[in-house]
Amino acid sequence: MDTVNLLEGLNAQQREAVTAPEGPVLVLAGPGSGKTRVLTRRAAWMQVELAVSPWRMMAVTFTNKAAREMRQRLAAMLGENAARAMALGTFHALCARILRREAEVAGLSPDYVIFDSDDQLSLMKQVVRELGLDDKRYRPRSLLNSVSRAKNELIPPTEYPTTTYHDLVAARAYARYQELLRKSNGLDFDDLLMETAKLFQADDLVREKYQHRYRHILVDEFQDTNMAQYVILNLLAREHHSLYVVADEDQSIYSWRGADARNIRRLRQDFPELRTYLLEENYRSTQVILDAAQAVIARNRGRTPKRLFTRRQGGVAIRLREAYDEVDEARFVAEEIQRLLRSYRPGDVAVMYRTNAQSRALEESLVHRNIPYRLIGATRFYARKEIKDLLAYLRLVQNPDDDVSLLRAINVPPRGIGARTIARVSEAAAEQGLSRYRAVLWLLEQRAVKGRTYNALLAFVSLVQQWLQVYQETGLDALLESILADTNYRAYLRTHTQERAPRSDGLSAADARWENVMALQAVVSEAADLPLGDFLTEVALVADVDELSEEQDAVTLLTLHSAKGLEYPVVFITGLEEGRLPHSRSLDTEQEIAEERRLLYVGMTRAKERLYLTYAFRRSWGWGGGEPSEPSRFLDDLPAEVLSRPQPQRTRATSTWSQPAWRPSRPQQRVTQYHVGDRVQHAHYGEGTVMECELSGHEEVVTVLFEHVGAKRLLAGRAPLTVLPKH
DNA sequence: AGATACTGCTTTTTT
DNA sequence: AGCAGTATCT
Repeated sequence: MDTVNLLEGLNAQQREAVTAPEGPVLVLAGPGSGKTRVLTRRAAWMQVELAVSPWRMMAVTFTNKAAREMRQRLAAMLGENAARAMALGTFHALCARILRREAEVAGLSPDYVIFDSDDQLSLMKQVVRELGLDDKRYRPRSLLNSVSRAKNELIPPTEYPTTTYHDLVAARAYARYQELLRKSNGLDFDDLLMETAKLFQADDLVREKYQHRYRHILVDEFQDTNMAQYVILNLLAREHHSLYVVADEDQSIYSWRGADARNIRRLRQDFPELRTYLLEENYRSTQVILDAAQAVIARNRGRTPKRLFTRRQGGVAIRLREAYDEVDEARFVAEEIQRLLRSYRPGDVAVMYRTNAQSRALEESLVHRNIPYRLIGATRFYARKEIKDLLAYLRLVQNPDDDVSLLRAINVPPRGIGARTIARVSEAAAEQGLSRYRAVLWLLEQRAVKGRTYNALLAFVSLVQQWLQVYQETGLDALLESILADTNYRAYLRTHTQERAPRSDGLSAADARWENVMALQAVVSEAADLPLGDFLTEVALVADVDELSEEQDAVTLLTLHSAKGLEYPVVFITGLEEGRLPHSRSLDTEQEIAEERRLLYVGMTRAKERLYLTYAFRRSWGWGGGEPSEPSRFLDDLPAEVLSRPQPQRTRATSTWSQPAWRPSRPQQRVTQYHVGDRVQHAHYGEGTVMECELSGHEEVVTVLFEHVGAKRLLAGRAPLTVLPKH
């Protein structure tokens, strides 16, 4: 393998970036500019040209999928061995490995288990109960958010800023949460980063060891690193300054997870000799798509404008489509896909949305037309109840001190250990300072429980001990089989799964769950030679079985967040409504709205050839029925030229760029049931006054100012409204 | 004491 | 749609 090959097919900017002199390097790149490709080539180039040993390199990717792809490319260029020798993976995976190896120095047990977000939530609920907090005022979820933010900033409970009473409570919850987590011998996702950062900060020897081991570091999607990750990078790279980082500020969409685009500035400060390279040529999208995306992102303030360009002049105009509701929207998408399938493969098409809940209508519509699809994320495989149940057993075998898993597994399937008994176990655990599993053993030894309860607890404990033996003697594969057999899990699924509406695939809900179990078993047999701990770590960090199943030729449904780093010839972005995108939870600050805008930008720039944008006039929000919605403000920024929607004749003189390309559909005047000024009574909102009536399609929309809840837009035909007589 | 049936409440995004 | 809390059944 020689240099010519490594630089083959790269443009001048890319070549320059790949062949940058050793030292700190920042590559600022636009979407579709081949930044991951540059990163991969750089790794190869360093090995070939600078004679860097692959053992001395670490490459951090944003997803497992990206890591897998990078490894494949490296294997093709340098051979299997070199590709395998490099440390390559997500931050979390790399940190998990380091912590397992350095557990003792880090003050952890090497048997630790990783707590996923479900486990975190159970634990925090426990904390809220224990501290006697009102779970309405102190929502476990929002407490977890605070904890996560603190951990990402490397702030321990004792240093948690307590300016308000609420913060004080959060600090106490954080402290207790952390205490319980460590007692369970668990680490949550944020701990993986925090503990690694702390380890490198505290222990010079370990830090030097890894500085030497990972002498050259490469990082993809650097704009989405958080403080903890930055500290880790900084500590590792500060000795040799061989840090190669690829970023695009405009694609920073994870600030809610602690990601801080200011890390780019920090990098400049901490490594003054940093060299910066730009990648401005877009190889992915047509001019039309790029123009539209640029118009949307240009509205964000304080960004460094980029000069992105593409040689793919022109292109198919973007379709903007208003649908009546989400069902109509899904129908449009499916019908359009059906038409496109004459010239595209199903795998060429992706449908994106802001929230996972939006996938349902789309799925139904695709199933109805027999269009194959695969769903990314949504109900994550490892988050399904049946899978979590079984993983809880596995985790208990690995680490009996895992209280969350114990609470989950102890009475599933029901084996006569009810709330009362569990309360006694918890009590004993607290009194004796034991984990719950050990408290059960203690209760049994002391004969503190009798009769049926004693037998039930004894039976449970013997099961776990038996399984431990099975695992030690025969391994992972047999362990899962024993668990399934001994718990009679299939029978449990049959009796405890309630059938809902008939499914399109004809399976009963119980059968579908059993299929998931079989899928888990397949995963286990593939990993049968892994130690249980490694298997559980992998499972916790991979998180989606779709990642494991091989790519099939199917339409992809995914959130805008998970679309990052991907590309498709045809992209649909659905649900472009106020409250959806931008999401109603992200309307408070300009920064939040800016991030929502970047999210749309990321979605749009995934498209190579065709882009569809859709919004619904009305969308049901969970189960609350349909409420009218307004088209997203971001649509206002689309220049008329890029849209295919029939436009009113424009005169040459008017600048179409600054004008909204599109106007909300104004209903023509017809008869309305309600009138401005009417006093009305609503079943839930109480009394109010009608402020506005409009007809749209066949529906009448009234805006009512309610005395207690403020203004609401309602569908007159569906809302429980009555007109009150005028006084 | 445990299991089950019913009712009301809440949903962003992910390693 | 799923979960916690409550009421009722075994």
